[in-house]
Amino acid sequence: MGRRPCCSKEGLNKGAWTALEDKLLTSYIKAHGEGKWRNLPKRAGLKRCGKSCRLRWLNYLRPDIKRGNISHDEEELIIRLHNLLGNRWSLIAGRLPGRTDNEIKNYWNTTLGKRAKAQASIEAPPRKSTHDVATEPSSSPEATKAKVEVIRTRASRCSSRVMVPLQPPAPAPAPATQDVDVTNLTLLEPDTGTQVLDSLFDFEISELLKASDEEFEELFDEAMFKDLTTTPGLSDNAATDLDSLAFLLDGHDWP
DNA sequence: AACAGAGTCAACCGCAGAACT
DNA sequence: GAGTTCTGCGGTTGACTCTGT
Repeated sequence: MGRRPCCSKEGLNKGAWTALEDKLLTSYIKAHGEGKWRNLPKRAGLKRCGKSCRLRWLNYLRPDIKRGNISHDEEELIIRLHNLLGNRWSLIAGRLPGRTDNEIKNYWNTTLGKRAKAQASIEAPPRKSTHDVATEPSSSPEATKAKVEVIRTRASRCSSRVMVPLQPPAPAPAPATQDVDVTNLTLLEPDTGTQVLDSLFDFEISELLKASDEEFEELFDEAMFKDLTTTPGLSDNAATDLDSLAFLLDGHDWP
């Protein structure tokens, strides 16, 4: 079916935003609210793509944006959430008030990612966990590369739908990487997936930070359990077998 | 002072799901 | 149901700044 570009690129400004453009965008959004990004530039008198306006607003102009260095607590939380969620920056950002997904992504790529890599090269691999895949250090560079590739995801929304196995996985010696039989999956209705992941956000940041790694994972599981068991329409076994959800946190088998 | 290389981060790009017609 | 548009996502780029020589 083909796609048209989000807007005509001719005659549009690109690159860094000027103070005047910022002012125009801010005052327009204050007067008319967010949304309708496609038409916004024309109405606001901006020679910008709607997408560009949206990004500028969300990442820079929003009044609730927190400027300045990432604190130690925030850093800690980013690391932990990244361990659990992988490169799902918008979800991670959702737990850090005033921080944007772009900011967190940049911070990870420039600071934390390198640090994790450096640490991985000097440390022996820690205990195995189904949640460690994203940042698990590895002894060989090849293995490290393979792991890193695993967590790379294409841009797709994971908040609208979540796939849950109808049958619990074989109780057997569960390998860290188990194949998911696509024929054995059920789709949760929209919102359910959002609720599952967002349930973690019921906890206070301080509570999450105080927790040990194990406790943190337990809180995460608890949140998922609470959500699954209170969400109508879910099969019992999906709700009671939390291990069956582990693959959601592993880049390997993300459907 | 001048240059090179590394680091940072705002902005862009393409993709894909949701919403609309 | 099919086609189209809107919106939001993660990956990547490139301009700018910082630091070391």
